[in-house]
Amino acid sequence: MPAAQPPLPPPGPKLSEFLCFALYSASHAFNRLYKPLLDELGLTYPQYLVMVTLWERDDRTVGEIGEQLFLESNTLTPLLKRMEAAGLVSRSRDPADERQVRLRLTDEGRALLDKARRVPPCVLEATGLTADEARSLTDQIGALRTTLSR
Amino acid sequence: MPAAQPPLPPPGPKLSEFLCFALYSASHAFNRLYKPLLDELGLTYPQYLVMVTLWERDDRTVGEIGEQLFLESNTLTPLLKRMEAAGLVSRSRDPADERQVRLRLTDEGRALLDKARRVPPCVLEATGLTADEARSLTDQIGALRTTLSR
DNA sequence: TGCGATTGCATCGCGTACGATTATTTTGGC
DNA sequence: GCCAAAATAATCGTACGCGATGCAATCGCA
Repeated sequence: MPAAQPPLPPPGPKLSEFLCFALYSASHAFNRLYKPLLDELGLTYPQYLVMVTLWERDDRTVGEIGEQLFLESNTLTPLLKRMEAAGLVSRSRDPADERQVRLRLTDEGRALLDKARRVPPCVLEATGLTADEARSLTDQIGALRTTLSR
Repeated sequence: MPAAQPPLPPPGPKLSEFLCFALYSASHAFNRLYKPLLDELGLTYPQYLVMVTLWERDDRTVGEIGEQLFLESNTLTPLLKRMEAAGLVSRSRDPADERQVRLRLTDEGRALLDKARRVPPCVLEATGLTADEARSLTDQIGALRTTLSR
Protein backbone atom coordinates (compact mmCIF):
# COMPACT_ATOMS: atom_id res chain seq x y z
CA MET A 1 0.00 0.00 0.00
CA PRO A 2 1.50 3.36 -1.03
CA ALA A 3 1.82 6.16 1.49
CA ALA A 4 -1.17 8.49 1.53
CA GLN A 5 -0.83 11.55 -0.69
CA PRO A 6 -0.53 14.71 1.35
CA PRO A 7 -3.91 16.41 1.14
CA LEU A 8 -2.34 19.88 1.44
CA PRO A 9 -1.22 21.79 -1.63
CA PRO A 10 2.54 22.00 -2.14
CA PRO A 11 4.05 24.77 -0.05
CA GLY A 12 4.65 28.12 -1.67
CA PRO A 13 8.01 29.86 -1.70
CA LYS A 14 9.51 30.62 1.72
CA LEU A 15 10.11 34.31 2.39
CA SER A 16 13.28 33.65 4.37
CA GLU A 17 14.87 31.99 1.35
CA PHE A 18 14.42 34.98 -0.96
CA LEU A 19 17.69 36.62 -1.87
CA CYS A 20 15.76 39.60 -3.17
CA PHE A 21 13.95 40.00 0.16
CA ALA A 22 17.23 39.81 2.05
CA LEU A 23 18.54 42.65 -0.10
CA TYR A 24 15.30 44.59 0.13
CA SER A 25 15.06 44.40 3.91
CA ALA A 26 18.78 44.92 4.54
CA SER A 27 18.70 47.97 2.30
CA HIS A 28 15.86 49.41 4.38
CA ALA A 29 17.73 48.57 7.58
CA PHE A 30 20.71 50.53 6.27
CA ASN A 31 18.44 53.45 5.48
CA ARG A 32 17.13 53.50 9.05
CA LEU A 33 20.70 53.42 10.32
CA TYR A 34 21.79 56.29 8.05
CA LYS A 35 18.77 58.46 8.78
CA PRO A 36 19.93 60.05 12.06
CA LEU A 37 23.51 60.44 10.75
CA LEU A 38 22.37 62.13 7.55
CA ASP A 39 19.80 64.27 9.33
CA GLU A 40 22.76 66.09 10.87
CA LEU A 41 24.00 66.86 7.37
CA GLY A 42 20.55 67.84 6.11
CA LEU A 43 20.63 65.08 3.48
CA THR A 44 18.45 62.16 2.54
CA TYR A 45 20.18 58.93 1.60
CA PRO A 46 19.91 59.34 -2.19
CA GLN A 47 20.99 62.95 -1.83
CA TYR A 48 24.00 61.74 0.13
CA LEU A 49 24.87 59.39 -2.73
CA VAL A 50 24.72 62.32 -5.16
CA MET A 51 27.06 64.27 -2.89
CA VAL A 52 29.48 61.33 -2.78
CA THR A 53 29.64 61.26 -6.57
CA LEU A 54 30.23 65.02 -6.69
CA TRP A 55 32.86 64.92 -3.95
CA GLU A 56 34.64 62.29 -6.06
CA ARG A 57 34.39 64.47 -9.18
CA ASP A 58 32.65 67.79 -9.44
CA ASP A 59 30.86 69.34 -12.41
CA ARG A 60 28.92 66.41 -13.81
CA THR A 61 25.78 66.11 -15.89
CA VAL A 62 22.51 64.62 -14.71
CA GLY A 63 23.15 61.65 -16.98
CA GLU A 64 26.61 61.00 -15.54
CA ILE A 65 25.27 61.03 -12.00
CA GLY A 66 22.45 58.74 -13.07
CA GLU A 67 24.91 56.32 -14.61
CA GLN A 68 26.82 56.13 -11.33
CA LEU A 69 23.71 55.65 -9.20
CA PHE A 70 21.61 53.64 -11.68
CA LEU A 71 18.89 56.29 -11.60
CA GLU A 72 17.06 58.15 -14.37
CA SER A 73 16.32 61.84 -14.77
CA ASN A 74 12.73 61.30 -13.63
CA THR A 75 14.11 60.47 -10.19
CA LEU A 76 17.11 62.78 -10.23
CA THR A 77 15.63 66.02 -11.53
CA PRO A 78 13.33 66.71 -8.57
CA LEU A 79 15.94 65.42 -6.12
CA LEU A 80 18.61 67.73 -7.57
CA LYS A 81 16.21 70.65 -7.48
CA ARG A 82 15.72 70.08 -3.76
CA MET A 83 19.49 69.98 -3.31
CA GLU A 84 19.78 73.23 -5.25
CA ALA A 85 17.08 74.77 -3.05
CA ALA A 86 19.09 73.62 -0.03
CA GLY A 87 22.13 75.49 -1.36
CA LEU A 88 24.33 72.41 -1.85
CA VAL A 89 24.67 72.41 -5.65
CA SER A 90 24.11 74.64 -8.65
CA ARG A 91 22.31 73.49 -11.79
CA SER A 92 22.99 75.13 -15.13
CA ARG A 93 22.69 74.23 -18.79
CA ASP A 94 25.99 73.44 -20.46
CA PRO A 95 26.65 76.29 -22.93
CA ALA A 96 28.44 73.84 -25.24
CA ASP A 97 25.44 71.48 -25.29
CA GLU A 98 22.23 73.04 -24.11
CA ARG A 99 20.60 69.62 -23.66
CA GLN A 100 22.78 68.86 -20.69
CA VAL A 101 22.50 70.23 -17.17
CA ARG A 102 25.72 70.43 -15.21
CA LEU A 103 25.80 70.01 -11.46
CA ARG A 104 28.42 71.83 -9.41
CA LEU A 105 29.02 71.87 -5.69
CA THR A 106 28.56 75.18 -3.95
CA ASP A 107 31.07 76.19 -1.28
CA GLU A 108 28.59 74.96 1.25
CA GLY A 109 28.28 71.63 -0.55
CA ARG A 110 32.05 71.22 -0.69
CA ALA A 111 32.38 72.15 2.97
CA LEU A 112 29.92 69.44 3.95
CA LEU A 113 32.50 66.79 3.06
CA ASP A 114 34.34 67.40 6.32
CA LYS A 115 31.29 66.61 8.41
CA ALA A 116 30.48 63.66 6.15
CA ARG A 117 33.81 61.94 6.75
CA ARG A 118 32.71 60.51 10.05
CA VAL A 119 29.66 58.78 8.55
CA PRO A 120 31.31 55.74 6.90
CA PRO A 121 33.23 54.65 10.02
CA CYS A 122 30.02 54.84 12.08
CA VAL A 123 28.22 52.73 9.52
CA LEU A 124 30.95 50.13 9.23
CA GLU A 125 30.99 49.76 12.98
CA ALA A 126 27.22 49.19 13.04
CA THR A 127 27.53 46.37 10.51
CA GLY A 128 29.66 44.37 12.95
CA LEU A 129 31.88 43.38 10.01
CA THR A 130 35.59 43.80 9.55
CA ALA A 131 36.69 46.01 6.67
CA ASP A 132 37.70 42.89 4.75
CA GLU A 133 34.38 41.15 5.30
CA ALA A 134 32.51 44.28 4.25
CA ARG A 135 34.63 44.55 1.11
CA SER A 136 34.01 40.93 0.21
CA LEU A 137 30.26 41.24 0.66
CA THR A 138 30.21 44.50 -1.29
CA ASP A 139 32.02 42.83 -4.16
CA GLN A 140 29.69 39.82 -4.21
CA ILE A 141 26.62 42.01 -4.25
CA GLY A 142 28.11 44.34 -6.83
CA ALA A 143 28.78 41.37 -9.11
CA LEU A 144 25.21 40.23 -8.58
CA ARG A 145 23.87 43.64 -9.56
CA THR A 146 25.97 43.56 -12.72
CA THR A 147 24.60 40.14 -13.62
CA LEU A 148 21.04 41.19 -12.91
CA SER A 149 21.20 44.29 -15.07
CA ARG A 150 23.20 42.29 -17.60
CA MET B 1 63.99 67.73 1.99
CA PRO B 2 60.59 66.19 2.74
CA ALA B 3 58.24 65.26 -0.09
CA ALA B 4 55.81 68.02 -1.03
CA GLN B 5 52.48 67.86 0.73
CA PRO B 6 49.71 67.02 -1.71
CA PRO B 7 47.85 70.28 -2.32
CA LEU B 8 44.55 68.46 -2.88
CA PRO B 9 42.20 67.71 -0.01
CA PRO B 10 42.05 64.09 1.13
CA PRO B 11 39.72 62.08 -1.05
CA GLY B 12 36.15 61.53 0.10
CA PRO B 13 34.57 58.13 0.40
CA LYS B 14 34.46 56.03 -2.77
CA LEU B 15 30.97 55.11 -3.95
CA SER B 16 32.06 51.71 -5.18
CA GLU B 17 33.22 50.75 -1.69
CA PHE B 18 29.86 51.39 -0.03
CA LEU B 19 28.21 48.22 1.16
CA CYS B 20 24.98 50.14 1.57
CA PHE B 21 25.12 51.35 -2.02
CA ALA B 22 25.74 47.82 -3.27
CA LEU B 23 22.62 46.70 -1.41
CA TYR B 24 20.64 49.73 -2.52
CA SER B 25 21.47 49.34 -6.20
CA ALA B 26 21.20 45.54 -6.24
CA SER B 27 17.81 45.80 -4.60
CA HIS B 28 16.66 48.16 -7.34
CA ALA B 29 18.11 45.85 -9.97
CA PHE B 30 16.05 43.01 -8.51
CA ASN B 31 12.98 45.19 -8.64
CA ARG B 32 13.49 45.88 -12.33
CA LEU B 33 13.92 42.16 -12.94
CA TYR B 34 10.74 41.29 -11.04
CA LYS B 35 8.63 44.00 -12.64
CA PRO B 36 7.70 42.20 -15.88
CA LEU B 37 7.21 38.89 -14.05
CA LEU B 38 4.94 40.44 -11.44
CA ASP B 39 3.06 42.54 -13.98
CA GLU B 40 1.63 39.26 -15.26
CA LEU B 41 0.31 38.56 -11.76
CA GLY B 42 -0.98 42.10 -11.33
CA LEU B 43 1.28 42.64 -8.30
CA THR B 44 3.93 45.11 -7.28
CA TYR B 45 6.99 43.79 -5.52
CA PRO B 46 5.90 44.67 -1.95
CA GLN B 47 2.45 43.28 -2.73
CA TYR B 48 4.09 40.07 -3.89
CA LEU B 49 5.91 39.83 -0.56
CA VAL B 50 2.60 40.20 1.27
CA MET B 51 1.14 37.41 -0.86
CA VAL B 52 4.13 35.19 -0.04
CA THR B 53 3.53 35.67 3.68
CA LEU B 54 -0.17 34.88 3.26
CA TRP B 55 0.50 31.84 1.09
CA GLU B 56 2.75 30.59 3.88
CA ARG B 57 0.06 31.21 6.48
CA ASP B 58 -3.34 32.78 5.87
CA ASP B 59 -5.44 34.93 8.19
CA ARG B 60 -2.87 37.27 9.70
CA THR B 61 -3.04 40.72 11.22
CA VAL B 62 -1.45 43.82 9.77
CA GLY B 63 1.06 43.74 12.59
CA GLU B 64 2.08 40.14 11.91
CA ILE B 65 2.64 40.88 8.24
CA GLY B 66 4.62 43.98 9.14
CA GLU B 67 6.81 41.97 11.49
CA GLN B 68 7.63 39.54 8.68
CA LEU B 69 8.39 42.28 6.16
CA PHE B 70 9.86 44.89 8.54
CA LEU B 71 7.18 47.40 7.52
CA GLU B 72 4.79 49.55 9.55
CA SER B 73 1.08 50.13 9.18
CA ASN B 74 1.69 53.50 7.52
CA THR B 75 3.17 51.58 4.59
CA LEU B 76 0.99 48.49 4.78
CA THR B 77 -2.47 49.97 5.22
CA PRO B 78 -2.68 51.72 1.84
CA LEU B 79 -0.88 48.81 0.14
CA LEU B 80 -3.35 46.28 1.61
CA LYS B 81 -6.29 48.46 0.61
CA ARG B 82 -5.07 48.36 -2.98
CA MET B 83 -4.77 44.58 -2.75
CA GLU B 84 -8.31 44.42 -1.36
CA ALA B 85 -9.53 46.60 -4.23
CA ALA B 86 -7.79 44.20 -6.63
CA GLY B 87 -9.76 41.33 -5.11
CA LEU B 88 -6.76 39.43 -3.72
CA VAL B 89 -7.42 39.73 0.03
CA SER B 90 -10.19 40.64 2.44
CA ARG B 91 -9.69 43.01 5.38
CA SER B 92 -11.88 42.78 8.47
CA ARG B 93 -11.67 43.76 12.10
CA ASP B 94 -11.09 40.87 14.46
CA PRO B 95 -14.31 40.49 16.52
CA ALA B 96 -12.25 39.31 19.49
CA ASP B 97 -10.05 42.43 19.39
CA GLU B 98 -11.45 45.26 17.34
CA ARG B 99 -8.07 46.99 17.18
CA GLN B 100 -6.73 44.33 14.87
CA VAL B 101 -7.43 43.91 11.18
CA ARG B 102 -7.18 40.39 9.83
CA LEU B 103 -6.08 39.72 6.26
CA ARG B 104 -7.41 36.68 4.43
CA LEU B 105 -6.76 35.48 0.92
CA THR B 106 -9.72 35.43 -1.42
CA ASP B 107 -10.17 32.45 -3.75
CA GLU B 108 -8.58 34.57 -6.43
CA GLY B 109 -5.64 35.36 -4.16
CA ARG B 110 -5.13 31.70 -3.29
CA ALA B 111 -5.38 30.72 -6.94
CA LEU B 112 -2.62 33.15 -7.86
CA LEU B 113 -0.10 30.91 -6.10
CA ASP B 114 -0.08 28.52 -9.04
CA LYS B 115 0.99 31.23 -11.48
CA ALA B 116 3.46 32.58 -8.92
CA ARG B 117 5.36 29.29 -8.62
CA ARG B 118 7.32 29.93 -11.77
CA VAL B 119 8.66 33.29 -10.57
CA PRO B 120 11.41 32.16 -8.15
CA PRO B 121 13.10 29.80 -10.67
CA CYS B 122 13.15 32.59 -13.26
CA VAL B 123 14.73 34.93 -10.75
CA LEU B 124 17.32 32.45 -9.54
CA GLU B 125 18.35 31.82 -13.11
CA ALA B 126 18.79 35.55 -13.74
CA THR B 127 21.14 35.85 -10.77
CA GLY B 128 23.61 33.48 -12.42
CA LEU B 129 24.14 31.86 -9.02
CA THR B 130 23.77 28.25 -7.98
CA ALA B 131 21.13 27.51 -5.37
CA ASP B 132 23.89 27.04 -2.79
CA GLU B 133 25.59 30.32 -3.63
CA ALA B 134 22.26 32.12 -3.46
CA ARG B 135 21.50 30.56 -0.09
CA SER B 136 24.89 31.54 1.28
CA LEU B 137 24.54 35.13 0.14
CA THR B 138 20.98 35.30 1.47
CA ASP B 139 22.19 34.10 4.86
CA GLN B 140 25.06 36.58 5.00
CA ILE B 141 22.78 39.49 4.13
CA GLY B 142 20.10 38.29 6.52
CA ALA B 143 22.64 38.21 9.35
CA LEU B 144 23.73 41.71 8.38
CA ARG B 145 20.16 42.98 8.54
CA THR B 146 19.77 41.45 11.99
CA THR B 147 22.93 43.18 13.20
CA LEU B 148 21.89 46.51 11.68
CA SER B 149 18.45 46.57 13.23
CA ARG B 150 19.79 45.53 16.62
C1' DT C 1 -15.04 49.78 38.73
C1' DG C 2 -12.60 53.72 36.90
C1' DC C 3 -9.12 55.71 34.22
C1' DG C 4 -4.57 56.55 32.50
C1' DA C 5 -1.24 53.95 29.72
C1' DT C 6 -0.60 50.91 25.93
C1' DT C 7 -1.64 48.70 21.63
C1' DG C 8 -2.99 48.44 16.76
C1' DC C 9 -4.25 50.55 12.85
C1' DA C 10 -5.08 54.67 9.99
C1' DT C 11 -3.94 59.30 8.17
C1' DC C 12 -0.91 62.91 6.50
C1' DG C 13 3.10 64.88 4.38
C1' DC C 14 7.38 64.40 2.06
C1' DG C 15 10.81 62.21 -0.68
C1' DT C 16 12.10 58.80 -3.58
C1' DA C 17 11.58 55.18 -7.83
C1' DC C 18 9.97 54.45 -12.26
C1' DG C 19 7.04 53.87 -16.70
C1' DA C 20 5.29 56.86 -20.15
C1' DT C 21 5.39 60.96 -22.44
C1' DT C 22 7.04 65.61 -23.88
C1' DA C 23 10.14 69.44 -25.16
C1' DT C 24 14.43 71.02 -26.69
C1' DT C 25 18.79 70.52 -28.66
C1' DT C 26 22.16 68.20 -31.30
C1' DT C 27 23.70 64.99 -34.81
C1' DG C 28 24.03 62.51 -39.24
C1' DG C 29 22.80 61.44 -43.92
C1' DC C 30 21.96 63.34 -48.08
C1' DG D 1 22.08 73.52 -45.50
C1' DC D 2 17.82 70.47 -44.37
C1' DC D 3 15.40 67.33 -41.92
C1' DA D 4 14.61 62.94 -39.64
C1' DA D 5 16.57 60.51 -35.79
C1' DA D 6 18.83 60.44 -31.51
C1' DA D 7 20.11 62.36 -27.11
C1' DT D 8 19.05 64.77 -22.80
C1' DA D 9 16.17 66.57 -19.21
C1' DA D 10 11.88 67.51 -17.50
C1' DT D 11 7.00 66.40 -16.42
C1' DC D 12 3.21 63.49 -14.90
C1' DG D 13 0.94 59.73 -12.50
C1' DT D 14 1.25 55.83 -9.35
C1' DA D 15 3.15 53.27 -5.58
C1' DC D 16 6.02 52.67 -1.97
C1' DG D 17 8.72 53.93 2.83
C1' DC D 18 8.55 56.34 6.88
C1' DG D 19 8.32 60.06 10.67
C1' DA D 20 4.76 62.27 13.11
C1' DT D 21 0.33 62.25 14.67
C1' DG D 22 -4.51 60.73 15.56
C1' DC D 23 -8.03 57.58 17.23
C1' DA D 24 -10.41 53.75 19.09
C1' DA D 25 -10.07 49.46 21.69
C1' DT D 26 -7.89 47.08 25.32
C1' DC D 27 -5.20 46.48 29.46
C1' DG D 28 -3.47 47.26 34.12
C1' DC D 29 -3.94 48.44 38.42
C1' DA D 30 -5.39 51.03 42.36
